[in-house]
Amino acid sequence: MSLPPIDLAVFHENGFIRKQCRITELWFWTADHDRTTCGDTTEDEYTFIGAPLIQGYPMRGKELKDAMRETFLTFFEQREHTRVAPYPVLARWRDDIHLTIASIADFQPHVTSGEVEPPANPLTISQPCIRLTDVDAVGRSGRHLTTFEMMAHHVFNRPEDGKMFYWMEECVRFCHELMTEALGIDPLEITYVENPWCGGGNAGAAVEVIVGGLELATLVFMNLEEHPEGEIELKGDRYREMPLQIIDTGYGLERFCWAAAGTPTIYESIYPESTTWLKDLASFSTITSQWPSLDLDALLGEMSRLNGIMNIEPGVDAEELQNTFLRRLDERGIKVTAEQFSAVTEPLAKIYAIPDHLHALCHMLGDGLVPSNAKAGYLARMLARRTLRLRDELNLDVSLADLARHHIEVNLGSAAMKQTHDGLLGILALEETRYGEMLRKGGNVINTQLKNVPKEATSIPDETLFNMNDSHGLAPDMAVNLAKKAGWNSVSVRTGFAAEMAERHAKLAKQAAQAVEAKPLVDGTLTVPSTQLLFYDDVQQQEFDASVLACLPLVGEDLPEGATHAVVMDKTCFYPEGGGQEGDYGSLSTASSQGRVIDTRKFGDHVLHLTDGPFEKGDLVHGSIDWKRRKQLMDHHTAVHIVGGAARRILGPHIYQAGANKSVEMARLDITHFNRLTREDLDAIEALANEVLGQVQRTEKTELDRKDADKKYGFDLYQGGAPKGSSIRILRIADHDIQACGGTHHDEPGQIGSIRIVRSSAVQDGVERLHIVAGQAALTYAREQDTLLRSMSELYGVPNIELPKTSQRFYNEWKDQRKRIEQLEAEIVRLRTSGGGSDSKEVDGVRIVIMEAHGNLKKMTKMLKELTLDKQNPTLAVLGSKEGGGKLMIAVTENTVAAERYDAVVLLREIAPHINGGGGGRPTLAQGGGSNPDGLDAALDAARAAVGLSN
RNA sequence: GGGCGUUUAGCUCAGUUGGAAGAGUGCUUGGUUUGCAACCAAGAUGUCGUGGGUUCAAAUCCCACAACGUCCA
Repeated sequence: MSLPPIDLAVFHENGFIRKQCRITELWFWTADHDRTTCGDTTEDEYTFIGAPLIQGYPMRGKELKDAMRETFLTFFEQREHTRVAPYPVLARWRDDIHLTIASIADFQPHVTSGEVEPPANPLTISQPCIRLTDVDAVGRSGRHLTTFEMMAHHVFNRPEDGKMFYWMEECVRFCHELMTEALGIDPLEITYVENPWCGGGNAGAAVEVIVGGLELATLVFMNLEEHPEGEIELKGDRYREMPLQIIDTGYGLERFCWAAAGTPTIYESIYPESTTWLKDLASFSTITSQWPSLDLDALLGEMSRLNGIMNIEPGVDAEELQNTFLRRLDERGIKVTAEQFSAVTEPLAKIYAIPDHLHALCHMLGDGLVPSNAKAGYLARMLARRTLRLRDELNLDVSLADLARHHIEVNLGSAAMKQTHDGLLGILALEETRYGEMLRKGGNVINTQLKNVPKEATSIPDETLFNMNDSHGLAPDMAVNLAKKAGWNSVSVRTGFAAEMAERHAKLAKQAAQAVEAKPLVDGTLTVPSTQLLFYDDVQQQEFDASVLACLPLVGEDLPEGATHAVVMDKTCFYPEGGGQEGDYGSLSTASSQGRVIDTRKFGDHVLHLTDGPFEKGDLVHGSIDWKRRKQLMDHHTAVHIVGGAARRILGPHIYQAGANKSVEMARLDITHFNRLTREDLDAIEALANEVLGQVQRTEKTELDRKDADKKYGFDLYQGGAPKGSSIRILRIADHDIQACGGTHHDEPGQIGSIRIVRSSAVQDGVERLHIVAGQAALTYAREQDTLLRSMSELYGVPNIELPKTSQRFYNEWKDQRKRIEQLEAEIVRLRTSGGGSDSKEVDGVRIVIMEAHGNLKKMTKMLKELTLDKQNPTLAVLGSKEGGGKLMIAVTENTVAAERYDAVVLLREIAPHINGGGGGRPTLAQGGGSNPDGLDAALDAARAAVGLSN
């Protein structure tokens, strides 16, 4: 069974009839009875360009967006919806996506799964969203944006509980009223297209609202979930109804603005000041003034109309696309040459893309994101770099920070941001510096990579281009530009290369997507009641009595040494590993037996005590935790929170926890920051953290409903990761740090004693790892450092304070002496071989030196250099050493009679067997070694014999 | 989270099947000319990122770690 037709009274009342589109074959409702297409097809052109369909909005830009948004939200407020403030664009409450891609994303997964109540019901919202999938099309298509606001009205119905607010009929009626009454759109321009929606395991009927050829809104009625035995089939999958029935709508704010403005592209509607400013900076008027007869607005308008119906896929060949455009523009009476077309549209596309990219960038950084080369931070860097490239291609003489400053002034106004303006601009300045550095290095990269490519080549090998893009950040067209500057004058990017590269990246991504699921510790599922957690009531409790509900043999792979069984009890004060805090150790005992608890883990709602032996179901046990260990873990865990708060206060609002680990020896806290931390930074954080220890008497622990927690504290609560349940534990250390955290914490921070930040290291760009010791571990650390220093100072025989100076002196002396030794060794060789001593004989004009030396091959090399460098004195030198199993080196003076007569390699091969060895080299220099140093004399004798010398 | 790249003189970088550590620039000194400069000659500067391994022999091959960079999800 598929979905039934959507047949609503609101359609009939307004004179709409149901028809099937002759192109897409989708069913749609229209008031225009002659209409044969659904409105969103290759034949439905935009009708609003130059002829706005929404009246009464003469303003542009931010003012227009503000007015349109207000109209929408007020409309729904007046119809019993509660206005909800927008969520951040960084989806910190989710672990599956980085960015908020739709208004419904605000409520996934906790609200849409039914676990948590929505903040209001029904509600209306205008949610800033960022989608980077179409980033290539932004500016070029006339309508694509990476950042937009999705206006919405959402309803979460629960018919089984008698909570049914409204469904299709009312929803479509609201929409129709908004369109026709509030915004004055002619009903003849509206089509409602039936097009079922599915994604992420859910599905439902959906209506696309097309106005003037542009999809303005989508109304989704999400009431199905994927299930193998479901009755309803959609696009190959089976679905069944679910208890929660959600209305998910999305109205594109910017598209409404466009329909109200009727500008040639969407960008002039929403970023008019920016496009004007950038056109001016890019001297765009000097381009157009070349052809005074060219009607720019007509051209752009036609292009937009064409863009709307020509589905431009990413990676489509630019030249082919241009030809299609020219042909179709010609059909419409717009005469433009290929040269004019690209001269006008190429810079314009860049000018349009810049404010869009800046908007996304300011939103992301404003939410506290730190640019990086990984994770969400990479998205910000990518946008920053794209913007910089666009700027450079347009030859704009303006910094990225200035672009952003202008954008904030004009398009964001006084909108609240988590990051400070100075912080944001500072980060962008840093990004620009890094981009410049990358470009500067690009020149060298080109020369290295193209070493084997002839200068007259017309293309660069694919592999090289891929490599330069992936490893060095040089996009193909940048690489080609640099290559041209470096002397490869005729290279160009081959047609279709960009598409191939995208395909290749997609393939790699697919391979990487295969996630590895951890194996469970025990087989099957536990049906016994969930474990009562005593440690939340009293973190100081060390002992308890409980009864064993189950005892299972351990089967997983990642098990601690000696653990054999998992014991489940009705209650426990053992803390299971979680939130970066390691599990508790300790013991369990009954009247007759005792077992060690080697680790504690979480398994659903149960706590597994990993023991070194079995217990019987029904046993009454006495549990006792290793308190010293627990106390240390608590010291570290609470310290991590305090240090995190201190770092935020010292470094700025962008500091966010990116991960943490607390063991007995030390704790690690990963924080997001745009620079490497100096020791001064660490000292300041450490000082503040210790100050907090003294100032805050008690920590405050509360348990709040998720909905209330979000409202009260915002999303910075979820530093430790997105929580699963509806009830949230909150640890509050005065106003210093407030976080959702399930770990065990001190009631009095003072119990920690002291906190030391040992050092910082880089986890990845944009994430710094702080190594922290607290409490007893801090003392242990101090003692270890002290011991280390003492042993050093005893070794040198100087006080601690002198150590750096002394080791510097030793290092310098070592270097000096090494150099001196080399000089002396050379001197020895000179002395031994000069003046025709017994080590040196002459045979037919060639000096023959055969002697035993000392030292390794490197030292003998120096000697040989002395001996054979002088062309005036042709020499054959054979040196042998007994070091390391015996070494032999032979050299002859190059380009002399000696080299003609003797081959070092041949001679070496002849004599090397005496020391059981081998070797090789060049005819003028050979070296080898063996394993029989005692044969050295025999080897040297053999050499003498070979050249005709004998004793 | 995954992939890739880089690390050699103060700086920018070469370094071929493993076999004598290099260039350009900068630095020092001398010469020529002296308005900066330019030119000529000589010279100094190296833990070849760190730690292991293979080998007679490692900047070079293998492994681990670190730092830096980059692409993608």
